[in-house]
Amino acid sequence: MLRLSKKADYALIAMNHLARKQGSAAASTSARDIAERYDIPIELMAKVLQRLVRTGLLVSTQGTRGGYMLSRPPVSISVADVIQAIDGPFTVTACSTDKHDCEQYSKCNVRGPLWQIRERIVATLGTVSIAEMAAESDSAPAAVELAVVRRSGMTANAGHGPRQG
Amino acid sequence: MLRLSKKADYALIAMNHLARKQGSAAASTSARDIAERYDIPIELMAKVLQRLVRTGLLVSTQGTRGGYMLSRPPVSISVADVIQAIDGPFTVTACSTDKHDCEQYSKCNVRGPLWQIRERIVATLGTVSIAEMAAESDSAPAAVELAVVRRSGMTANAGHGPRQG
DNA sequence: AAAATACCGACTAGAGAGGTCGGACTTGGC
DNA sequence: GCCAAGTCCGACCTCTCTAGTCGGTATTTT
Repeated sequence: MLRLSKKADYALIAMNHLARKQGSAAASTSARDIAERYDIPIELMAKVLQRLVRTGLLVSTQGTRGGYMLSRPPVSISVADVIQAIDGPFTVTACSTDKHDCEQYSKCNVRGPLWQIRERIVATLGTVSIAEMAAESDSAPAAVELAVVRRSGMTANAGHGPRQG
Repeated sequence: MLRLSKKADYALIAMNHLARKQGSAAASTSARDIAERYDIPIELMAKVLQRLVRTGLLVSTQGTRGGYMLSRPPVSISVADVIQAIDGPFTVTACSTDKHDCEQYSKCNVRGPLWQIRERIVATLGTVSIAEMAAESDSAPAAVELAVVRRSGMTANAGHGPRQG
């Protein structure tokens, strides 16, 4: 269903939060602060933040009054960066990452087209920066939903609920 | 990791296969034929095809020498149609489908922006038809991969392997 | 030294995906 | 009319992966 993991969600929330704090006096925020503000388990939030440090998106300060802050200006960090830091590289199909992950490699007839689609999705996520996210969520949090709902028409009748899961 | 399920993969493979058969003398193909050609478990392939029938993308003929064929011309069936028929509606985040799936609904600061991203992805998948897929996979199966590999650079250094899983 | 924080790995529970089985219904041939 | 082949359908099992937890260590401030 093309869903991203909850850890990636948390990562985006944290990055968004830190992006807004950026530039203020106390730019460094502790894992506990963020976790409590958004009702996220502290340990899990910490784990996510640590991974973001390891991938270079955040820098951390240890010890009392330590915390996390962005390593780069938010305009230079894309949504794709954050998601891939947590969930690993995008793999639309099983054979997206490596060459021979699936048995059907030689017989598969959709590999090429799906690669193109994957690239378009990556490009989409790559063009949205954390700064844009922070700005959008700050200014117009509710208007966005209403704007996109009326675009949800599909080509065929797949919209009334395949009823699975 | 934003991956689509294997059933959706199989569905695309089958649709692609049927799209090429379209117009030939024996347009109807049995589940076993497709399954054996692509090394997919027969029962699973049948299950996927049946679901495609239920959602109206395929029509089936019962009995001996029965099988499946497209219900519409392949140009009018999008990749999004096929995926949603199998995996249900796209849900980039937990709160993509309904309003209050997640606890953090009121506090979430990334909901609006993620909705926009979701819509872009859906639009991307909606613009690619099965006919295009069939044409691409037929003409240039290998050239596509090489073209996209050199675009895989990230903004930060997240490319050397977050090493998770 | 004590408190607060980041850091790290291992572990568990639950959900969901992938895959399998058995049976009912339909069609074609004898 | 009967049997074989094939589709159709729902229930079931199994295994992976995700979300979340726990314990311990290192580092800095007070």
